[in-house]
Amino acid sequence: MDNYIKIFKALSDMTRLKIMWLLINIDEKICVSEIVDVLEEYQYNVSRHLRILKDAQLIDEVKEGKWVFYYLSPMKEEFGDLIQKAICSIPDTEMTTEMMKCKRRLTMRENDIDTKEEGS
Amino acid sequence: MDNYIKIFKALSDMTRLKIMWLLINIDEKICVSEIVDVLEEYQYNVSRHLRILKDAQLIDEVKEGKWVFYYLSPMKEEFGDLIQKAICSIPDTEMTTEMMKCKRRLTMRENDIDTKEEGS
DNA sequence: TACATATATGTGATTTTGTGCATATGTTAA
DNA sequence: TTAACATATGCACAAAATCACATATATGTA
Repeated sequence: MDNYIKIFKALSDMTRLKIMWLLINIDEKICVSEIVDVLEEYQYNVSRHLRILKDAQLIDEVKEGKWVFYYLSPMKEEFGDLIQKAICSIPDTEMTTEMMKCKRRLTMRENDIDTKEEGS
Repeated sequence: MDNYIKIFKALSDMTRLKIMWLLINIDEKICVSEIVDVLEEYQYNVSRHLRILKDAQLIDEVKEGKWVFYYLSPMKEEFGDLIQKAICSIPDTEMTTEMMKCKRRLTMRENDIDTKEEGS
């Protein structure tokens, strides 16, 4: 029962739920600094929230150079699968700003040196 | 977004998750004192937990004489529906004791005067 | 009426959680 | 090596959650 509690607890915070929503909806791995930019939250807080999601086995991480990318854990049990579907059913209207920022940030990956002076 | 957070928060407590699991699995309304007996938790705590679940719109109540029965709220949105399914997918093995006690307690409803001296 | 049963709530103590700040660790580039 | 960037974490504090105790409210019954 503790595992299920841990999952619900992990999802009962705005920042963490937003991270999960993004991961589910963009279907792509994303690194800490990108989440920081999208959610406009301090880096150290994002880091901590990511750890909580990982401890609940909702996400995994992979290190690439100086970046750490986070992605959805493949769900083995039906429970996690249904929880993911539930998060996915949260309408975009709740996340328009974040989704916009996220898309813009992800396209900046390839040519991030060229567009650095673009500003906000 | 706050509603979703509220739901996850409501479910991130052992007693409350157990109450929800029971309500989903017995498919029947149940009153406070019955939950107290099944979960072996103080009445005042059960009362409070039920209020939190109700504030999250997961359950509703109906008064019948001196009893207050609680039952699953009919889910209007897909989100709530998937959350219910997720809770339903939590295996019985996590709840064997509670389920046994619950079944016994519910059969005692009809003939509860006759069997009162049966004890535990 | 008085009493027993069922449920809810105010209050204070304890625990847990989220956050800000500073700083540590690790990686890349000059 | 030094500097810059990316991420993680120790510590202190404030806010929130949980719980135990006492008590209040409401209903039914003798």
